[in-house]
Amino acid sequence: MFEDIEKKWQAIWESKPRKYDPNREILAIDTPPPFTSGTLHMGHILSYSYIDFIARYKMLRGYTVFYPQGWDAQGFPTEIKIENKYGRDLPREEFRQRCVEWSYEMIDKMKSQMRRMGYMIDWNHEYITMLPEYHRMVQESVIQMWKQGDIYRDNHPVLWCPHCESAIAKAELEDRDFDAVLYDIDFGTVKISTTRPELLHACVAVMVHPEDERYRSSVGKTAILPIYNREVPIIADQDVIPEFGTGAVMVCTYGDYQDLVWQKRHNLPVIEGIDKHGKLKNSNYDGLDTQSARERIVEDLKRLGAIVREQRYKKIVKVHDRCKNPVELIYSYEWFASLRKHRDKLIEVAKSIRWTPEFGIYHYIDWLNNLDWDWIISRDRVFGTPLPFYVCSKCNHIEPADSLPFYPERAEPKTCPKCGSYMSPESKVLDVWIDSSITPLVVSKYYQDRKFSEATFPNYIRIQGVEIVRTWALYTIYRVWRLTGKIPWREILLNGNVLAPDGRKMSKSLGNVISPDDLLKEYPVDALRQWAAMSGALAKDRPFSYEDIKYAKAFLIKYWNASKYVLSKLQRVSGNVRLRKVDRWILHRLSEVIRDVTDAMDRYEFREAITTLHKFYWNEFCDFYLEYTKWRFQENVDVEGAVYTLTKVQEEFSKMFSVFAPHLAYEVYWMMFGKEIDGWPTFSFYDEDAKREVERFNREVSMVRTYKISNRMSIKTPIESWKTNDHFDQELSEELRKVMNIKVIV
RNA sequence: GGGCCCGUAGUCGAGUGGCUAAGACGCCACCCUGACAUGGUGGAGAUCCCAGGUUCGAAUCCUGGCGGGCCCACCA
Repeated sequence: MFEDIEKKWQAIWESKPRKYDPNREILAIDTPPPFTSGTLHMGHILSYSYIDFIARYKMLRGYTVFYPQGWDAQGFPTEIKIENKYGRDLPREEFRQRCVEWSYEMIDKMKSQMRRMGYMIDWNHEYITMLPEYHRMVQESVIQMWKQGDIYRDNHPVLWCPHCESAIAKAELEDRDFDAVLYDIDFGTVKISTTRPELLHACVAVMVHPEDERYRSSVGKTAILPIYNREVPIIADQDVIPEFGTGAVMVCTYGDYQDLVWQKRHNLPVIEGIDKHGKLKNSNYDGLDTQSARERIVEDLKRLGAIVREQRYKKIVKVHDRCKNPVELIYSYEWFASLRKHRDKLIEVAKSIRWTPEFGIYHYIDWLNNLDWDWIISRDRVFGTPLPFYVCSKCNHIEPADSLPFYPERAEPKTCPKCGSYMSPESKVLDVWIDSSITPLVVSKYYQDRKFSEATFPNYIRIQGVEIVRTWALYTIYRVWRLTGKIPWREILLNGNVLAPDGRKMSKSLGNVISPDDLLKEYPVDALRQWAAMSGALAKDRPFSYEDIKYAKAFLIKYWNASKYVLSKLQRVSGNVRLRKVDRWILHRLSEVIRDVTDAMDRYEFREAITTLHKFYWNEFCDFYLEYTKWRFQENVDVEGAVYTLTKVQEEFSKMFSVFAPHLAYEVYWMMFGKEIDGWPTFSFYDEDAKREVERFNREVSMVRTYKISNRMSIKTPIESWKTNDHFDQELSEELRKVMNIKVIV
């Protein structure tokens, strides 16, 4: 039953033409383009359901909503898939083509999942980051930022995998335990501890803790490197741990991240110690890899008597997640976007956006305040947007590409206007966050359609995970603000992650992954969507709950059955409508629910909204009101009032419920009124007296029910008399007798 | 070490100054009642993490402690 209804309405929604009048306000939603992995996980379902709730709510409120969907196709995982399938030796263009084909397959799979969820996405406005048109927009934006001085090329330490010969990102690091040896080496005035003696030639200073009594007198003096006999300064720094080793440490460029911090902080010189192949340079051991060099230098140091102590030491080493080889920090030419110089302004800009929940902005501010260096935007990869620049091989002069999209393989050679040398097209590609950080401009057709972008930009809202505030949200705000001088969206809404039912992260190795496809075998789409709403708290991780989705399914069945009851009474409306007190009560409650749900939706409190709807419909409308109408139909008393009230509740409830459970709500509405849901409720009817009286009345009904249960009677079993301590007027006394099958009230 | 979030029945959780601290799952009892047994009705079950403080009044606000989670940094 559910499946037929789902298919029917999905087809109707998709075939509906969407019209956007650029002369009116259009609410544009900046939806996350998922990475094209081929499957949506529960986190996607949560996030995209939130988006759909907002879109449907705003549509029903009468707004024009622009709700497109994009795909973040480019990136490392796809390259690995293709490498595994075709090897590493394909020509660049062919390799990229294979990646494109593979991504299209994945998009098809994910798209059908999204359609199955009933999302009201406008598929006529899809964007994919790997397409030439998208490349063109990205490259245009990058050239503009370069012209503004926001993008520069610089020699800078980067994380480098000597095995793969590529710069890599922090996110690609993995920790691995290594058995190392900690050597204490005599530097004349001080003894230092190190696990990497082979970097001795790249040593530029020795660090000690400022409060370390042992070295207080040495600070400001120099130490002498054995073998090389070079002097380096001894400097005091808070970051040194006096308890570790000798309490003195050599700074090399670069042994690890801490070296980089110290080198920057104390303005130390740089001696490049390792080349791109992982071999030593500028040393007495040039050409050896780090392992062999270490063995050789330890021998040499021992011969000199410079090693005063060695001890076994378990060390955590950062390795490349793909090849498991240790990474190095090396100097390399890379491209950067200058985030840091705009730090204060970026915080100010972010404050003019409405963050839900509010604390989300602290993730942003905190990160921005702790940035050590600018955003490295270049990568040595293939499946990415090429950097649209030429670099002079002699004087490093930069020229932007003349025509976009720009692909280095097909680029015409250039001559440097400065020195006349050959200019080679840059072969690096851009970080994928460069692609995805202009989505508000892409959505608004900023580079294609001025009129449309004026109506849609800044976008109404961005919805995204809290864990990528530091990347996607920050980069988007930064780029869009630098490109247009405006905020990308007026609001940003953050969602959390879905954990496994046991409260841990879902992971394949733990075997606790729950997939939407599996759930949909057992639960209707509208149940899964309600789960998303019930999952509640924004920007907070929450375990997946079978209880919630079971309840959601049970609720759908309840709604369906109650609707059948209402439907069976629908034809009988005629004559004047006289409302009894119970009618006035439920209409009053309906009005309160409309008010409360509207308010909750405006605050994006979906859990509050769906819970209010559930409780009202099941615990008030079904459990009490529906029962109150049965005798009236049997005895033909005030039937018109009952029909009017049942219909009104059903109508307004279905409109609100359609945000969360659109398939069934549209079906029920269609069966009752022969048309589609076309607006948010505006109904309002308040009767405080009826509310107070009937709530007393409900309590009395519960007491009669309790009495019958405790006497092993069925609810419908008649009883002779009932003694009440409360007082009810004639109408409610009659109601009590009829509803509970009592002969006399005393 | 820095930042953020959180601690309420067996479990999950609503509630951010004031009625008897929601609701769901689970548990117990009864009821096939005519929309629904994928149901109905009722019941048991809470030192609201601990200690102070503010207040006429604290689960709620403040301080400290204990415990958990997430992100970031991290020992050469």
